[in-house]
Amino acid sequence: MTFDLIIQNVSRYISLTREEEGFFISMLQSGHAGKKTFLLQEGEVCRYTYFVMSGCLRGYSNDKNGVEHTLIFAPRDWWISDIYSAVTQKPGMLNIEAIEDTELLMLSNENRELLFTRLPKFERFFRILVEKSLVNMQQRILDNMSLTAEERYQSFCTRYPGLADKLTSKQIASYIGVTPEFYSKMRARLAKKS
Amino acid sequence: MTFDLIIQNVSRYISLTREEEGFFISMLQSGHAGKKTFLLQEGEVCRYTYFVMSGCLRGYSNDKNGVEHTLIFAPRDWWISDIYSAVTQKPGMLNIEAIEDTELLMLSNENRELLFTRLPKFERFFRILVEKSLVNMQQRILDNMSLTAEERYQSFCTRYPGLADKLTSKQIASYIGVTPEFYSKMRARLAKKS
DNA sequence: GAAACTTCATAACCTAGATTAAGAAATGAT
DNA sequence: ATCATTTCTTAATCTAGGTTATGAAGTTTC
Repeated sequence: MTFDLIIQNVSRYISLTREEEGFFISMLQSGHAGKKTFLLQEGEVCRYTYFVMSGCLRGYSNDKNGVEHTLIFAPRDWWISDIYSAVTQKPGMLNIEAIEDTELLMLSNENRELLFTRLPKFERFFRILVEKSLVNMQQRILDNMSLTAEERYQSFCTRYPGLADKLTSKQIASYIGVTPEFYSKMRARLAKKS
Repeated sequence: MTFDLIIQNVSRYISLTREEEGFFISMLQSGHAGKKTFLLQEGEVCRYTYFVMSGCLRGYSNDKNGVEHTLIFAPRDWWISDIYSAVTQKPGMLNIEAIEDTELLMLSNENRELLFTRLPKFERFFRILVEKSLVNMQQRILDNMSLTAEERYQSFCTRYPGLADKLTSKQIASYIGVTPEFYSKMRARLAKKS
């Protein structure tokens, strides 16, 4: 088990001494999620922040009609959690599912707080991480309000290069915000064009 | 000029000694924005984080067809900035406009960094602030994908109680993501119902 | 390897909301 | 006060995307 990937990830925004790296790593647990298994389900309290070492996760929620809406994909080198639930410690609405066999590192809520106390620079790290995420979500709101389904698909392909191949049509449709039927129609149209 | 409001606001997530309060306050500038004036315009680099003492601001951006889309309203006791621009120091797409005469406190990017260095607990404060904001934006993405325009209007009324009265139809429409014409039709329908 | 399920594609029809247009009401400038 | 500009309403028409339905093609399960 090597921690290079996560150390590199963290080092993008803060710098760590050897000791600090060691302490940070001691706060992590490693985990595995087989394809189609869940790390978190609707109604549960989110106890971990997950970091993806390999594979890919998907965070989505079901609306009142049972339709899935994907909020985020987390391929290698991404962080994911149900922030609402993690922050409030209340049951959330998010499902986090493995799209393929996934290796992870897990930071429990308690260890996250410990980390903040011992190494306050991690407050900075997570602040910056959340800021980036917020910028993405704001852009997505604007995209949803101003782009066509076809343009949102392009936008998805740019944000997650190569991911489209690993996903089912339904999953992609649930991210760009259309029905699978319409997505299928759209693909046929796109194929004809080129 | 009293700083009670902002101190109370900050104290929701971190606690400050008298000295720390003093230092924090010394980092702030006060400002004013007359109705319909801009604190920030598309293409500019965002140099401040704003805190609203009274009045109300609106953050929106124009899409490629010149249509306005409102990302956020900031009434009394709210924070607002163009995070994308503030973080990257690149020109942003956000316009921040005063909906009515507005009194503000302004924290410059430089002073924000100073504050982080001198009082690292402010990293925590802004982390939590941004987390809350992220939770809201995620909910809004789900709302946009699963609710009807009418339901999004209800949702807006709940999130910003009493604000509807201060806004033009166009501004509300640009938040819930419909044209002013459709919003007008919708209101007529709602009025008939009750 | 057949039964059972889920996914995908295609097509006919439907609807929420967009577009266009045009008059009425409000707001602002002189 | 008056003219100009923007905002709001209503209505007719249009369209992106939804719904329903059906069959074909993969997957899972035993």
